[in-house]
Amino acid sequence: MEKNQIIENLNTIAQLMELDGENPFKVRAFLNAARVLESEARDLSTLVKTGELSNLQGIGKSLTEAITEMVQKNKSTPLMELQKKFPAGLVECLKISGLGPKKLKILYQELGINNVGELEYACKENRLLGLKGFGLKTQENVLKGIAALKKFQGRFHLDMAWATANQIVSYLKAQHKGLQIEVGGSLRRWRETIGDIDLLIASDSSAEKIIRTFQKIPEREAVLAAGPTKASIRLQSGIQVDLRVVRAEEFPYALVYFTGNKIHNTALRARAKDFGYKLNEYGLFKGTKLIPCKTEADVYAALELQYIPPELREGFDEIEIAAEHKIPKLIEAEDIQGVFHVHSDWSDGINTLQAMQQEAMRLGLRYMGQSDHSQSATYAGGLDETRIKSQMTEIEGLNKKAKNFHIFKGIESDILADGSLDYTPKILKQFEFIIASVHSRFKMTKSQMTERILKAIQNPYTRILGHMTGRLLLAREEYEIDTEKIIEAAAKNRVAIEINANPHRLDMDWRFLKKAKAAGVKFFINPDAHSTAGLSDTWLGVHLARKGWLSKEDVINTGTLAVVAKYLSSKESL
DNA sequence: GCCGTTTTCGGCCCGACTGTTTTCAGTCG
Repeated sequence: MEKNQIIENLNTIAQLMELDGENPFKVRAFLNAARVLESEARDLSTLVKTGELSNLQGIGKSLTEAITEMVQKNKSTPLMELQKKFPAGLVECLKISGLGPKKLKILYQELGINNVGELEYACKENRLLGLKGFGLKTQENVLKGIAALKKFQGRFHLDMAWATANQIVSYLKAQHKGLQIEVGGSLRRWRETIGDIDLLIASDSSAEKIIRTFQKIPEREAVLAAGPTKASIRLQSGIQVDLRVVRAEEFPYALVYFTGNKIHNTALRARAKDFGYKLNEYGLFKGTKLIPCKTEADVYAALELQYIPPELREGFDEIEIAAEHKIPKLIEAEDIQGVFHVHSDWSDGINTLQAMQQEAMRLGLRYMGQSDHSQSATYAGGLDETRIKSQMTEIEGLNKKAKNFHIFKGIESDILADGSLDYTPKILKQFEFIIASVHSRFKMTKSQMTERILKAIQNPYTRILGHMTGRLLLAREEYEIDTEKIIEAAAKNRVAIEINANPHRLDMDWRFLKKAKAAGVKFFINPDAHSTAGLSDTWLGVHLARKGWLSKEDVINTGTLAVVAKYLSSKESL
């Protein structure tokens, strides 16, 4: 069984256990194990064989057994046992907002509800009303939840979520002068997709007023909840926005509380407890005495921790490393000096080369690596030999005219099914850099796809591996690859790995960056721009790089023009 | 189910809001 399937099974087991009324801590153990596997780059079957699986934090005897069975026997006894107890469609019902395992179990047992469709029908027949703990409101909310589930798959791209959040922040600030407001949650952690937007506001006296304003935002579709300090709305776009108001002195603690993921926060509270403190959104307390903190950094410092940037608060090992004060200085937006992976109207971009150049200069960049599609990408207007020559001539002309800006001549070459690049060596040689990417034949087996990419990495002309997993967020699954082998090969062959900053890709996955860095891999943060506007996606990529613990030194396009030129030419002699 | 310098049992984070309740359970974050 492949890793993705195993992770999915662990999550399903956890959900079914909840329905079954299992010990919540046992449920958490399964969810935690799924998360651990998600961020483990090493090959699972190897981990099973060597017995290293049980060394992973959070994976003990039972989970080792369960995972081993899935790896070796391609089945899961605990999952099958649970599936006997509940119909398959019931798990889907747990996605309905406002409906949890307890209520759902009652619906299953009392009304024989098997799936979302039957539940919707039962609501419309008013059959929920007679049940203990259910009333008219609950029934209406379930119906609304079903409608929302159908309409919106419930996740949103990072760029859209930030644009929406900024819009709401501006609106609230316009209505309430001098408002202290911050975005929290997964958005502040720059997760690649977002479920909802969390906003945190400091106010000592106008909480209710602010919440009233919030409920009246023009884009709202529905007010889901509203109390004196907390409210939720859903916008017409389908995205949910949660607002929380705290007193000014509580703000730093609340910001910590509403930024870290569950695991990070749990660990932080546990650490507070070790120090004899209690930590919640209102403060850090010793008994009833507040430990005064003005900033988030003060809160971490009070727990003898180095400040942990929001991007890192995912509940991996950041707290242990912060305790040793060994969190590196992360890359920042202004470190970027130029961008690679840029398309123009020579292939499937919408703007001219010159327009792309002008926009890059306007953004304060010093260089740009032009890489239109290669000839196999006929759907994208890939370049044949003649057009390559013409484009190079145009680039040389632009370079002559522009002061302090340089365009590198490159190509995004398709990695063909057999792993070869898309041109003869004679042509490949003419480029200053080559990004090798997979754009077709996604459904190969894991070993075939891995071999294909390994061969491309070993090609002496490849300098950058483009969008490594091929995923399109919320649209297309990644293809199966052996991440560890590819990382090793990239390090060995001095091929940089791209952090594709296009909000639909954000690929390679940030979870593996730290591992790749440790293996000696270097990176490019590339916009994969198909328009002048797309160039600005680069800065999304910077946050993803930060999530992967990368520093300026790890990213090639933080270097000066001279440094990058040298980097690109240094492999020519191979 | 996991974990352990309070170690093999007994913890495992904590509070707001809703809707159903007559004092609280369920859900969510």
